[in-house]
Amino acid sequence: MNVENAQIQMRKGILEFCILHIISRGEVYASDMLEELTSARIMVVEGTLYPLLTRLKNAGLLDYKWVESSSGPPRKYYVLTELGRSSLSSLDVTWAELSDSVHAIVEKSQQLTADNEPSEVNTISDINSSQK
Amino acid sequence: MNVENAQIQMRKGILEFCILHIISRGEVYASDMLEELTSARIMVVEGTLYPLLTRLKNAGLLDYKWVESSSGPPRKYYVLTELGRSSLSSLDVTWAELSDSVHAIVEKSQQLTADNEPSEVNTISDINSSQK
DNA sequence: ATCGAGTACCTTGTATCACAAAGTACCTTA
DNA sequence: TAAGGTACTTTGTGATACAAGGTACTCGAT
Repeated sequence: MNVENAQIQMRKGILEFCILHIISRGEVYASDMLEELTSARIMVVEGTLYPLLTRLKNAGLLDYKWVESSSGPPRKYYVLTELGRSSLSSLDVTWAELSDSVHAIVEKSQQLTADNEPSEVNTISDINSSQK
Repeated sequence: MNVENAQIQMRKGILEFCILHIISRGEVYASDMLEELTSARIMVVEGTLYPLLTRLKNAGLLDYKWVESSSGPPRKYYVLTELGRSSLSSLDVTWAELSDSVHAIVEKSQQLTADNEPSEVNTISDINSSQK
């Protein structure tokens, strides 16, 4: 496991939230979402997005309609269902809480490393300390 | 896929980041981490934490030593390696960027729903609109 | 008309991972 | 020495991100 892998992991699960938000603004199709997510540096590829949209559709959070394009094959334009809107509201709360929690954990670490020498912080009480 | 499932997904990948931060503050063992994460409302269970610690150890980000406990079996106290510290620094940046990106997406949606009637936002240009 | 390029959506196979549940092992107390 | 608590481990399952390849539609050039 390297840093890159961890970065990929970190993005997981937030994708769904972001996609719901983008769709909440109005009808969009997959390439619109890819463009917005990419420009927001939240990378996602076709092989991830399409199955995710299908899952959200099957879960009743999304609906779509086919729209003929003037330059290419027809597109699936997605919209949120009522269930999708209420789910997104819940996820807004979840994201706010999660973001706060992580922020608190990061802050706490940075305070400690700024205030103290490692020797004090790293002390543990019961050292009978048998090396592995 | 329900909201609860999505909330679980959202936490994934951030766990590793939080665990590295907690360990960065000094030597801790698994129960310490469980307690801190739980009190920060970032739920995680043994079956998730222990394999994750093993993965991070195998990746060279962590090291541990056995410490005898005065009341129970010995404990594995973890510390970050140098590689772990530099990885955590990278992840700090990743988290800051990701957090900002998501914030921007959420903000944009909230501005739109506050400023406009849905009719304007939801308009699409090329409607030959054949229903699915 | 046919070919190539561009666009859009879909599918398959692989590797990873969170989790539940059950297991192992150590220590203390009665 | 049995029971209960603590700590770490393992196994099996289901979900999922992704790479890679595939299908199908349109338009413009030859």
